[in-house]
Amino acid sequence: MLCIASWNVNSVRKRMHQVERLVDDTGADIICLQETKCSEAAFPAAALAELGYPHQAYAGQSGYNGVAILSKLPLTAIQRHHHCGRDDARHISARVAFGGDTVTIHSLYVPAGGQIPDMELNPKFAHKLKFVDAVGDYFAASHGLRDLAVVAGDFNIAPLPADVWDHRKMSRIVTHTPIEVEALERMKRSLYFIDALREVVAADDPVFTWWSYRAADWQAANKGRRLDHIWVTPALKAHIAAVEILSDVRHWQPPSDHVPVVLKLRARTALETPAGTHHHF
DNA sequence: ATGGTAGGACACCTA
Repeated sequence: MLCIASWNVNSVRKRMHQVERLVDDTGADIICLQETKCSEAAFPAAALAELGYPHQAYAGQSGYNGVAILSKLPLTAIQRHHHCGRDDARHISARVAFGGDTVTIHSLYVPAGGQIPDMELNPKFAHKLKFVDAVGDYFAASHGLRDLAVVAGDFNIAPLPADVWDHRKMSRIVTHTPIEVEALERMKRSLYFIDALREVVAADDPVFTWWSYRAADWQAANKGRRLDHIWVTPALKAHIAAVEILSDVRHWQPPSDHVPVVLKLRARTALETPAGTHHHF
């Protein structure tokens, strides 16, 4: 079994105790982080290695953004990706061994997009939509349709009506507007990705991964959104063993406003060969 | 229609 957790920590340095608790609770083989909010020099690499993750890929900038992949298993082909001509630390990938093959893990942090859902009035919103299209183009160009790949992260878009607390109200709010949902759908079609959580939770069952800091009582109000996702390529669909949103983590003090999503992939057996590979005896 | 909170770096931006 390969266990992959993804979490927008909102500052990795502020959240080290909670990362340790996540490790204790899940024993994840791989942890994808977003919004680490520190430069590479300030990244707590030694402390995370001490927690059992000596293999690390991370990109950061002081104060904003920042993504990482922490692994118990060796990482190869570490790549930092830039989109839309910016050097924001929003996308990093690495490969890890998986049942005689390798799976590419992507940790992705999509721009939030500001407050106003209008491309003309709000450059942040325009950038968000361009970024999502650029990531889709990148996936289509860099992977084959039979590749094993996992894309985990804060996509900052809640695509389904049941991914927000009120579909009608939220349709005019950035993260759930039709134009963002369409952009995310295009990104998803780039490699015919599978939304892992919705493989195990019905499409009309409300589930959230984010609750605003600004609510007096986030749990009582429960005005959440599902902004964090783990997608897998079709070749991995049959290997999904479990997918879980760790909602309790929102109580861990001091909390991130996001909670982790965890995917367990059943190991490929020796009998399985990559689809399309023909053996001649 | 507005303001509510958090994190980081440096007076104000990001989410």
